[in-house]
Amino acid sequence: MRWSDLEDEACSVARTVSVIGDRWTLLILRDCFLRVRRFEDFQERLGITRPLLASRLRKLVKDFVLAKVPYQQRPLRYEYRLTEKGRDLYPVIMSIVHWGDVHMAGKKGRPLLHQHLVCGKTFDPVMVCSACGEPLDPRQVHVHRGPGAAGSRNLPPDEQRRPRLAHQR
Amino acid sequence: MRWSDLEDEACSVARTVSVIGDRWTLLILRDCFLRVRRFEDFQERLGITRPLLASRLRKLVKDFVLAKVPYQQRPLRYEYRLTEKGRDLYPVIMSIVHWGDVHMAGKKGRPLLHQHLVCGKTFDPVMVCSACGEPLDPRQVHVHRGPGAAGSRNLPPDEQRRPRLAHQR
DNA sequence: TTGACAGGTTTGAAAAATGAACTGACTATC
DNA sequence: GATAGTCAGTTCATTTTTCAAACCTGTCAA
Repeated sequence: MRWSDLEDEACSVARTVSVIGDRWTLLILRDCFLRVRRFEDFQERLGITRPLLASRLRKLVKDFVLAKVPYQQRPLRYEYRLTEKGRDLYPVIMSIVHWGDVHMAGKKGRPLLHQHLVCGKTFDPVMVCSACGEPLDPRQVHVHRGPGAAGSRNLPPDEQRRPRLAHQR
Repeated sequence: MRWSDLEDEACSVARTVSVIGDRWTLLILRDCFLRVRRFEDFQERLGITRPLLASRLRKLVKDFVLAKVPYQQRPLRYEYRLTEKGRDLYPVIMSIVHWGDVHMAGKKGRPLLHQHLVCGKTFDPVMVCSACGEPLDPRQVHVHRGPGAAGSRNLPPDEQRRPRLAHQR
């Protein structure tokens, strides 16, 4: 399977991964949420090579995650800003940051702290159920096929179980 | 910058991306949360090449995201199970799934539906503030340097602003 | 007119992914 | 007891990506 084929998969992870499933893209998006907007700034902060940065930004613009908007004329210069679609990636980035804070932080602790301007406190992001508000545990979630399910390839295996290890019976 | 250098960066996104920032790894993890555990099943469901699957599983085991446990003797066979560290990636996967559901779903709607066994309802994942419980908006969050911050490279740019476009003054 | 700045593109070498076939330990069936 | 099948990988040659350094373009300031 080629990467570009992922867009056509009947799986939301595959389709999302076709947009952001790339190490540099995730780092670029992190910087976008830190209000970095210009080519040179991304390049210097990330240490990414210029051709790769150009290609990643081009793809993010094509996918409407970033918008390329002029910030001056003469010489015409552009900056890259998150669209609403791009801003909706905030939970993805925040959950990645949080996992890194918990499991990958060095001895000195986490590199950045987040302050919620609504309540004023330093916080961690928590993922909850939209229906009851309780934090989510993967063992308390069942998955069913939705209207967009195509074939059986991406269903959970207990809905398409074929006999396994028949010789063990 | 090499990918392996990312682990040493003073940025939680970079450190996390060094573990999961790969298209196949994210798809493997999606399947792990759907209770897929065996080499052949991953290979068939994902269409990943076998050498790549082997290398990704090896890395996830090395990073303690998955554990390789025997499920039978004679012939000795192993399966891959999420560790607690791996299960903590649930918000990452769920936020990716949700973004795909909202922004990348086809005309027929989302491929999978999630049911919360605690409340019984079909739900979406929502990311909230651990302090006040309100949903997070990136514009309502300020970032400060934490104890693990090293140098200024990964700080938000407003804390290290240098003069820009001096000739425009 | 010389140099600097912002935002890229070009080019050749190095690294990674792909696809197909193969290995090895074991079992089940003819 | 020969043959086929299962599962979890590895090997190897080919194609694709990525990397690093240098180069290009338009504009401005000294």
